[in-house]
Amino acid sequence: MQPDQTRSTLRDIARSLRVSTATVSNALAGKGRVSAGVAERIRLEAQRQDYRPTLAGRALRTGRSGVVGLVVPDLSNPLFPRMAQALQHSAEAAGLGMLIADSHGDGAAQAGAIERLIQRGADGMIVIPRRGAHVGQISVPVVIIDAPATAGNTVSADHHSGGAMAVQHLADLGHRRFLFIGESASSGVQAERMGGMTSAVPPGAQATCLWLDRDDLATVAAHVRAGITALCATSDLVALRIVSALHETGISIPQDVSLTGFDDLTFSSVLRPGLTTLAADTCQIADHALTSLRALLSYETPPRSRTVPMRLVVRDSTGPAPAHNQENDL
Amino acid sequence: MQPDQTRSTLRDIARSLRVSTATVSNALAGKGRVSAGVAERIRLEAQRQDYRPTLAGRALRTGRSGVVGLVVPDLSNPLFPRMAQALQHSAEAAGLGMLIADSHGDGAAQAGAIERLIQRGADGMIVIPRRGAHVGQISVPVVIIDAPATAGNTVSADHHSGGAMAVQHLADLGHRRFLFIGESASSGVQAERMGGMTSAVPPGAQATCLWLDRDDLATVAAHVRAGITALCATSDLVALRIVSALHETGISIPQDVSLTGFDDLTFSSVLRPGLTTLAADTCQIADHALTSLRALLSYETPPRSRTVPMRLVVRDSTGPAPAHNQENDL
DNA sequence: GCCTTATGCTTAAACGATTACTCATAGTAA
DNA sequence: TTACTATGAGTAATCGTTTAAGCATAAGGC
Repeated sequence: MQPDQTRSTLRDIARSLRVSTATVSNALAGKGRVSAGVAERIRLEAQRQDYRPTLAGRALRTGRSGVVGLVVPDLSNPLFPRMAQALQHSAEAAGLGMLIADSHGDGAAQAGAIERLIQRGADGMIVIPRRGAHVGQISVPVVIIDAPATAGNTVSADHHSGGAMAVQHLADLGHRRFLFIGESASSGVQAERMGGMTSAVPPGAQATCLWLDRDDLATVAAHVRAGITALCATSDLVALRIVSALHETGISIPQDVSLTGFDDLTFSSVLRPGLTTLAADTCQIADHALTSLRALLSYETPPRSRTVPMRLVVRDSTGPAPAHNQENDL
Repeated sequence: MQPDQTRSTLRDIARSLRVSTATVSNALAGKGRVSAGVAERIRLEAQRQDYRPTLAGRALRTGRSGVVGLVVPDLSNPLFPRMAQALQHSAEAAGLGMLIADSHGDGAAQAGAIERLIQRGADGMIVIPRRGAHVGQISVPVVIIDAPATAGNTVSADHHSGGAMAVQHLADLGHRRFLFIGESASSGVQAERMGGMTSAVPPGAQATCLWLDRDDLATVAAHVRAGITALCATSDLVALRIVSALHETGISIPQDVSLTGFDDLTFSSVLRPGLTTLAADTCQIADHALTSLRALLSYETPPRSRTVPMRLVVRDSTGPAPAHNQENDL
């Protein structure tokens, strides 16, 4: 393709066609005043030479790099990569590149990661903040993906109504005694999920909350023996721990107790019984994040903050409430 | 920090100190001939103005962006994010940024992703190739992370000896009848793992291979009933499927049968019993990948291809061979 | 026929950093 | 004293792109 080592530039095209580089630039950008004929010849020649603009030159002149930064708290958490993937896709569709950094460590690391990305020329930034870490003042447009309650949040899954959907699903199956299990209340996301669950408990039904950073996982089995028929975990990982723990007690899912998770992690469909869970529509979230960011980048009115509904994925870990408990309803 | 909106440039520093931009550039880069006194004053002024070089300008002049591209087959596969994270860390330590792209889809998508990253100015590239997809001719230095057998491979985990370690561990526990279970033989990585397992089967012991894309998962239980006491899966996800399948049959781990996985995915430690597995040292692999890439970028002699040993993580899914089978040894 | 406007293209100046040269001065050697 | 070298700067070109401004020529209005 390229007989000479160096890539073709605007000048190469201009020289071949005996026009000025300005005209070539205008023709390819569709701006300025260029006759249709010349424009067409320029496009052809550009294609023939396999011309691709040097982003550095453009960036220097325009002050925009066409690259956005993505800061994720921890790539090793199985939830974020999916988000990263969706965001990368959306960015690509918008013609933007994506520089990545993980804010491994504390809030200071997050600030450092943001700083580095800006210095590398990121035009804007997408941040999934660390638990409890604030995103400080940033000199470029920023979009935040987090729980809706977070200050500055731009888009997030509707964790609250997700929790409600889980409970509703179980209530529809006849369950009336719930146990909600979270990992840590300090996570805004988990707190919202738990709140959503609580809000959907039908009148007359009972519900208890458990946080694993305070309470013991072993008490779950005791609760089940005491009549609880529905377990809602704030994440699939927590659900998996419950599955494993219940295993040793002889309590079986979903015959004795139903279980729901959150996030639809990879293993959740592989597990037996398949885990009923709530999946975030990562594509939609990513799309909205990028739409917002692009609006900010072009000084349009920033779109309003938004929550994207979650989707209930019903598998085998939820089933009808055991008969001897259903009679409680009557 | 910045009273005026625009960031400080070499010219700003030069004007403040009444020197030329060349001197400022030289002083900050430690090149050229600048007296110690002036250099120090320049450094101070740069710090005072919070000067950070505009990468676009530098990139345009030097032809290097200081950014490397990372192409991963699928971010949603739980193994790659850890690799990506480690690579990002190593890149950062080397002062390099990381542009990411996933080659979601087929080999053509992979080529497209590489192409886009190059166009965005990546100086070099790290590629974790798709199954069976070749990395074609690339116009920038490239480092490949894959199975050692892959052409052009630069660094990889030692999948072969990892498989051998799994079998050795089980042999030490007295096991003599093995079943190796993989997902698809078309994966070079899985094939190597399986090969390593086979190579380590002790004399007099038996081993059978199973590929889930051909054989039925349900036959595993039958094998166990027929006297197999050790199961080796080529990945934790396969192992999880086995755990789930055995569950329903009443066969218990590790009392009746031992099981090993590969990759040490997040859930593997959460599972009960905790999964004995082989973990890749992602940090070491990442380090070597970046060292190689940097050598290539500076036209040094490219370091030789290398494999990094895997680490056996012993948890509860492996135990002594059941007594009634051990007597087979005698 | 003259003034105005539109069209199609060129000129040239940025953007910010790097770097090959140039050049004056001072120091040293003969 | 003369010649030569080392030192410490400055000058200016360059990377590739964009874009404001300029300048012909042609077209249209009166």
